[in-house]
Amino acid sequence: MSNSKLYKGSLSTIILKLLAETHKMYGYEITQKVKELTQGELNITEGALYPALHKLEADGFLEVEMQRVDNRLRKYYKLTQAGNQEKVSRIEELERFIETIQGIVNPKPSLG
Amino acid sequence: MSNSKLYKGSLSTIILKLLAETHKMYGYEITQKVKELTQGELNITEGALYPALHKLEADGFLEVEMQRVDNRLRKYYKLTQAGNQEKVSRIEELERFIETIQGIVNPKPSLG
DNA sequence: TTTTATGCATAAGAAAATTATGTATGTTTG
DNA sequence: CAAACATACATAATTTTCTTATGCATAAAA
Repeated sequence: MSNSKLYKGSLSTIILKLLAETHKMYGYEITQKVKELTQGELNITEGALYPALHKLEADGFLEVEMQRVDNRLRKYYKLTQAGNQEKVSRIEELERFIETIQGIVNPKPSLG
Repeated sequence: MSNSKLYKGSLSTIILKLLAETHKMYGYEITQKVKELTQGELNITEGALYPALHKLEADGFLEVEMQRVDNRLRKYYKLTQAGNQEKVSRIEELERFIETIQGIVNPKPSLG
């Protein structure tokens, strides 16, 4: 990734989310999409991306379809049914995390 | 910590933030404060907390003051001037991270 | 008297990145 | 035309940052 250490742990959630929207993506496409969505803030490195994809596949959350385009090989990934479930709970977890963090960084003053 | 892997990287930012508010805290107090602020969502483990405090101190962001209370030793930490600067930039980074993540999870549809 | 709470600390191991490297094809640019 | 850059995959070594386990010590509660 880039910049900060904060991204640790959120990569596979991001992958699941993107695949839920776009149905079918290949690795390189994911890196470009993330770069675009974050205006260059988040750059997924290959060393992070590919192992993450392989793990999600091994866990049964993604399935693969090879395709040759312009004499270049692409590995398209899409969500399995289990992957879609996982996406839901990961997104919930991520949103709960953000609320939790904001409860620390931006605490509501108690009424007492 | 607890639950998710998402907390990775945010611990020292949390420590700096709490010390900026409370001026002076000891380790155990920090764990309790975080538990309270997050309604039990985030439980900092000692194995994460103490090394993090030591690193912040080694980096010159915290200074220590020992105190014996009820025959128990406490190590009070407070921000140095550098620590206060660091806190500002870490909080900014954390908020930028949250915005970035939300740009992925909750993308604004393009006008095109 | 055993457990729980307070209070510190460190070592072993796991998880998830970064950095570096490798392979291969295609396009752009000097 | 050669070098650099982009596309597309992959893995190994290393680093960072946790969790889990353990250790020491005092005090209160069960």
